Amino acid sequence: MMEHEIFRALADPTRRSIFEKLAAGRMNASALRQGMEISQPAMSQHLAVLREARLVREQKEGRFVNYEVDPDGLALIAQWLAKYRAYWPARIDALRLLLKDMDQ
Amino acid sequence: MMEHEIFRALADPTRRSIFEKLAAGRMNASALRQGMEISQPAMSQHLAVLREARLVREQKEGRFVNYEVDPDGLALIAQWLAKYRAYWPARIDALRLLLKDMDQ
DNA sequence: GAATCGCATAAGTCTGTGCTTATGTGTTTC
DNA sequence: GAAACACATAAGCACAGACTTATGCGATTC
Repeated sequence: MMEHEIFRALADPTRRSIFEKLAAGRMNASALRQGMEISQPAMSQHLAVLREARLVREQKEGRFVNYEVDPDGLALIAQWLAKYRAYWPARIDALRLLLKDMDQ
Repeated sequence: MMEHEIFRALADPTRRSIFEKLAAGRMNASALRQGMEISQPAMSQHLAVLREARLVREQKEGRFVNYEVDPDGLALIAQWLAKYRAYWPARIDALRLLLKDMDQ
């Protein structure tokens, strides 16, 4: 189940930080490490987990590997969340406004 | 961070199953165990984790404890997801339709 | 073509966590 | 009020996973 890799990937705070950093723009693994006190292998392993969860994707450029957010993973979370629409609170208005935003 | 408890709670497949079951309607812990091959203490511990993540909430009734989906947890996931709206794919239409659904 | 660089992989260690059995606590039943 | 019930908590165990150091591998630099 794809669902599983996604939630498992996001369960780790370090991986959430990495994902958040990538959301600000594509970056290679070394750049991601800046100000993060994490070893190079650790970063590589975290990126592998995020990649397998389809939360990020890679683009090889020479000896660099640029990573960026993969919309597929986010879409799968949205799908999962949608299953429980019956329980969404009224103040889901934020999400509603958000989608209106995308229309413009 | 609330975010952490939520993703950690959902990282476990058994807990996701429990949550899914509760989404079908409120139920006490014993009813939840039906057809799940899980010990009573294990269920109790899983429910505690889900409760701390605000994904479910309890309602004590006599010697029974009924559990139900807590919209707060779902709202927090929606909020987290909303942070990455810039990366949502075009085919997020499902979500869009969903919200239209709620309007009726 | 040797050295360096960016990254991945291997192997081992240590902590977190999901399970178990055992027991405790409050509620209902008889 | 004793027994049965629904559930929580405690303690211990076994495995998953996040880290480390060491090494490998392709691309670039000189």
